[in-house]
Parts: sequence; structure tokens; C-alpha cells
Amino acid sequence: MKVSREQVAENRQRILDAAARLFRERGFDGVTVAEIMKAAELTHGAFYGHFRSKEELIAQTCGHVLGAGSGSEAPPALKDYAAAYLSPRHRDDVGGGCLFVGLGSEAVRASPDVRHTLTDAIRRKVEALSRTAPGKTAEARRRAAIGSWAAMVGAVLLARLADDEALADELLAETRAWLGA
Amino acid sequence: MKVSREQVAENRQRILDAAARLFRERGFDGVTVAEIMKAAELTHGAFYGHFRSKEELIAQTCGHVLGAGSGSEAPPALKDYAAAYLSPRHRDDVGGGCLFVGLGSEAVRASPDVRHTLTDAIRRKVEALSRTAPGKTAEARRRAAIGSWAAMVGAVLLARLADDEALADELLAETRAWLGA
DNA sequence: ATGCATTCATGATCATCATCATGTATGCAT
DNA sequence: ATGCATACATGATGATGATCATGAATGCAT
Repeated sequence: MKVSREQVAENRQRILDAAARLFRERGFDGVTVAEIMKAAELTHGAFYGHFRSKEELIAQTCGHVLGAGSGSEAPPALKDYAAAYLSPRHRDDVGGGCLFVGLGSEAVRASPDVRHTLTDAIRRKVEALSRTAPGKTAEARRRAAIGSWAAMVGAVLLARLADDEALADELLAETRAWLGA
Repeated sequence: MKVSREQVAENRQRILDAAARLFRERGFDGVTVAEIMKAAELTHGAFYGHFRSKEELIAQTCGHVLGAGSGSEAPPALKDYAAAYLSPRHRDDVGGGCLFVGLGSEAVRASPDVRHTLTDAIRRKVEALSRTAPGKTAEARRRAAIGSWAAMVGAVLLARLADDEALADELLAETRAWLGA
């Protein structure tokens, strides 16, 4: 059973969307190709018509999530970005949240392709945040963007690790307050 | 061939040391029990004489690395701690570096045992850093400790992801400079 | 309309691993 | 000294999961 051109494209997007969610929820090794295909409402056999290997899917998924190539997004105010990033909502949304937090440790050991996609995304994110970061000089703004973003990433990672919600909330709230100062 | 009491204890330490390094280098799923045992200069069969399962080893290893139970270490000055933490040396020492950076994303999905061990370690680390953090009130110091540590963790994670050493260096250096301000 | 290329479903395959079973040699309590 | 419990080595076992092989059905270019 062949499928229309657009059906194929939609299937591919469904696979990428399912992979994006499942990988962040369970890690690259914690999800099987068959599970991803099932979540995409297809069977495992169809997978290799879309991707050469699971490793290639991982790379494509990272690009998909990080919107590789999408040139200039409207840069959010650093304050607003931090407020949303450091919210319990984001902490609890593992499958839909920041890829660096959800898959960072694993991605360090991923393929050069993945590393390169992430590097580009880091660069773009730093540049975007630099535009709205406080500071008189461009250097100061870039420095504030890097420091602030690093704190956000670290805080959400630590908050997700804590099995005590009060502590997790505190880590987020205090980091947010710390960034305000 | 039975082994002396102390030989058994030493073997156990060797397994934990090997696991501590290999897990951080390759992730929990990226290392096999047999590889750990080989690194500990034993054969895979001996493993289950020491641990009930790989999952139990993971929990024990986290406790081992984080020095669970060791009460009051000499608290390092926050400045010095940050300087060492944000060094290229630490960034490159994946197998010997901070467990939160090396295994954080994966540990989020680990057993309750692991989560609890990490939560304790987070608490202890925040308390230790709070002692030497700048600030007039205890609240301000704790806030500075949390924000600073979060920035350190995030910065090293992002620096390890970047496949461009100049960018990786910048992330560390700017975060360090940012913490100084 | 027609035939072919293509996409998907079903069902292997093959390697990898965690875990278990068994044997053996030797520390250690007596 | 002696025997037994023990820690380790060797060699299964069984499950899992990535990937491949095959077949069927249909969109699409002609």
C-alpha cells in the first residue's frame, strides 16, 4: 500500500514528533524504534523507508526540535524567557521541554552530527538572548545571556532530579530571583 | 578460589570505581556489566556476588561518587569552587567530573533510590556552598549558592555539548566572569 | 486507463546483554 | 590440620531490539 506524497510527509513529521517527545521522556536508549513507530501510528517496518538508522533519526529529531535553519525568531525578553523556563510547568514537561536539559548528558556522547546540530542551536540561542539581555556593551549583554541561560539549564536539571517537590520548587524560584538581581 | 576478606572489600571498591568512571563516560545504558567487571579486573560472573542487579549497582555507584553520608566536608570558597568547576580541565574530565553533569539527564529517569541519593547530595551541596557564598543574610547566601551552582552545572553541560572548542571555552569563561559580577 | 515505483505491514534474523547455573579452589572457623 | 562456606571463573539462557527480507497495495507519471 503506497501512500500519497503528502501522507508520506505527514508520516515523517509524525515520526519526528513522536521521537521528539519519547526521546526526551525516556532517553535515546530508553525508546525502541518500534515504540516510536507505534506512537506515530505506523509499524516498525516502515521506519527504514524514512531513516537510514536510529542514529540518523536521533540527529534529525534534534534538528527538528531545535528548529535548525529557522533563521531569526522573535527574540523573547530575557526576563520573560527565564520566567517560563524556570516554571514548575516546564520542569514537569519533560517530553516537551528543553532538549538540552532532557537529553544533554546523553547528547554529549552522541554522533558528530548531533553535536553539530546542538552547537548551532547553542550559538543561536546565545545570540538571541544577547539581544534582550541587560548590559551597556555588547560583551556585557552576551555575558549576561550566557550566564543566565546556563543557570536556567542547570536549575531545571537539578529541579528535575530532586524527589522533594519543595526543594525542586526552591531551586527554580531562587534561581529566578537570583537572575533578577 | 575464595578470596580474603579484605580482597573482597577491595574488589567491591574496584567495581564501584570502575562503574563510577564508565557510567559517567558512557552513560548507564552505554556500559555493560561485563565491561565494568573487566575494568575492575574480574569476570562478569563475579558481579552478582556483590550486587543484586545492575540497577542496584547504579544506585550504589551514585552514593559512592557523591560520598553519601560523609557529613561535613571542608566547604570550599564559592569562588575557588567555581574556578575549578568551570575550568576546561573539568569540562574534559567526563569520567571523573561532576555526576550531575555527566549523568543528570539520565538520572532523572532512574530508580527512586538513585533520585533520593541525588536529592540528598543536592541538599548538602547547596548547604555547603551557602556557607561561603556572598550575601548579608542567610537567605541571600543560599540564593547565591543555588544560582551560582545552577549556572556552573548548566555551563559545563553546554560546554561539553559544543563541538567548537572556542565556543566551549567561551561558555565557561563568560559564566565564570558573570558569576564574579 | 495502465504499469511501475514506492510505502507500508508482517515476519525473520542476528547480535547484544543481563542474569543464572555450575564447578572449583581456598580463606577461615573449628 | 580439616571441612565447609564462599568468591570467583566459565559457560549457558532468554529477552530484547535494531535491522533486513518479503509481499501487497496504491499513488502517479505516462
